[in-house]
Amino acid sequence: MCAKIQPIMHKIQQTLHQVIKNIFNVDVEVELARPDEQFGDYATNIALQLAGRVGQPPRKIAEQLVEELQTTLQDGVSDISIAGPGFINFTLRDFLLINAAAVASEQKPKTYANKTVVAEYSDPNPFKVLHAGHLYTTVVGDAVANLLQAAGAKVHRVNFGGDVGLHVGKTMWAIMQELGGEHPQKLADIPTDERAMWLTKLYVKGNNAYDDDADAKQQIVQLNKRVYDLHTKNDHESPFAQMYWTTRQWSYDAFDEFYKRLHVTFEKYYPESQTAEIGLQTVREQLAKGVYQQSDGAVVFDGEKFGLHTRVFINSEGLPTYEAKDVGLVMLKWRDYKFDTSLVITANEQQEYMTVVLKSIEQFAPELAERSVHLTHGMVKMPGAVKMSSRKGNILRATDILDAAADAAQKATGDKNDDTVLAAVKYAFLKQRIGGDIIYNPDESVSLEGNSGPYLQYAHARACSILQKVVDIEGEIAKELEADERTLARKISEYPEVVQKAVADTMPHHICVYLYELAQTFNRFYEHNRVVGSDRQATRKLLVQMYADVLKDGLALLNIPAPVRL
RNA sequence: GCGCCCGUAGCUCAGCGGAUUAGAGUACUUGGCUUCGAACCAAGUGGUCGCAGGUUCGAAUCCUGCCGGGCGUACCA
Repeated sequence: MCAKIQPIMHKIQQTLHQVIKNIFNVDVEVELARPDEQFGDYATNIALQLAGRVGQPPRKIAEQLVEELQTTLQDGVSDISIAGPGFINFTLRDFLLINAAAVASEQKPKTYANKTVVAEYSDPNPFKVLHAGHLYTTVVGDAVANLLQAAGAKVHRVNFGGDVGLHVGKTMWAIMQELGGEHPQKLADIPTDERAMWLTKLYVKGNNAYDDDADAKQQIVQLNKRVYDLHTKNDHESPFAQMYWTTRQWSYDAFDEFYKRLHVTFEKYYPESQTAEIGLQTVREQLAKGVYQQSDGAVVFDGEKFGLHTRVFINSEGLPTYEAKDVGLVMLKWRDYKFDTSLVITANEQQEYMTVVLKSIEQFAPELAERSVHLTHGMVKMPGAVKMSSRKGNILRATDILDAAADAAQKATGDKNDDTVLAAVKYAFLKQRIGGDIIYNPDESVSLEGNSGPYLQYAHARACSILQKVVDIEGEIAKELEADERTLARKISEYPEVVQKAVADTMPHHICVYLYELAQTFNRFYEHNRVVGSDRQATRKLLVQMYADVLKDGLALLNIPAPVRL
């Protein structure tokens, strides 16, 4: 797999493999690592691994291997050394390093070649507020989708959300309270820029009423049913329907604006109202076949048989829950795309929920369950690990985060630059490994300095500025690199391996970690080495060009803009 | 109770089987712009890698048990 990425890397692996086979008659896969620069460009601990199997001290094994390797690899490798307990270190010849760096931004893993992937992420619910969690999951999902696409997949980005369900019943109840009944014409009085907030407040009101007021709860349950009925009867005319469709559209308008601001786009939006029908139908069919069971008037899947927990798919009102709608969603995705992989990205609060849903699907459509992957990330917490709650009023809205970043950028740079804001916010979320909860401090996390998105943009703009100033491109590319030049070239050449790893792990943070190190390497180079007018101008210009290409390419994977000028 | 995830410098995080000093950023102290953009660079202060066992030539990294935190655990999404 690595053959196409790094010919020299592959050659070292192949040669080692063969030599080990010849000397010790052992068939092993040789892994190469990127060691500290002081040790070389590639390293392997294969001798240590072999020690037990071969019954010889690791250093002695390493010596035998190296003796065989010297001649075979001498064209591309200038030095092979043994260090410590038996590590074998390889130092590449400079021209090879330059060649590898020159193609770094074009070498992508082919992991997903010819694969169709449906990537579902973001998943906001109409009638509810877009909060920090949505921002996080959207940014992460977008980056993961970009990674798979870079690895050759045909990626279909889709979105899913609840335009029907209890939260809608709650909101509709509160809207009717607010408007004094079914008066859709009164909605026109709500100013455009206040609509999203208006709905959010009413959702909270409805939610509280549901919990505290038994009568209200009854009414909300009935309204929930009425909303489903609107869809089955395709009612757009009744006053209630008009209120629903109008306010639903308000939410979608707010989503569109949000995504536009983030520069993310979706190919398709699956509203739950669409997946409900097929989900309901599928669950009922499988109920007859025994996959699902009747229990207390509801239809459930008995996950306990599989060491999981039991969940309700159709409630005792006969309405599909989120579970049934998710079943429907999988069916619709399959109908629409015939995917090789259906990737769903959500917060880890849905981990076990999804496991149960997929286990139930496995009972009647095993090939779909098998192709489904659920990638989860942590929750967004506020400083002090405080959990956000719309009821407690300590919610961090997605727009608040973007606005806070815009203010910070304005203060720091003196002007308003949307690219800087996007870089600050996206990078702040993407730089952490996916998995654990992340603490988001709206004031400090939108840093423009240090390990931040704007740092990368600045490092890119600086490089571009140099490239514009180099007018004389005459001169030969040096065969030997100076130490600082070599360090930069070496770092650039690592890029394909980093992308490979990020794709394999579906973890965009590997890209962030690398890009920051790369930019840091460049900034150090920049500090001590002049490009314009230098007697090594041609070589250095090439290095700066390769560096800028890789940085830009990496930022593109994260969907962070890389402007030439800031 | 059970299941999943997580405990690494004051704070926010990389590192997830290897290299005699565990890395960044931030914060704090200090030095560097008549020279390609100082959103930068350099130096210093700061850590019993939650605790205890085990596996290994070697453990922050793998296994087990505790402790602490988050999430989930039938009619929400």
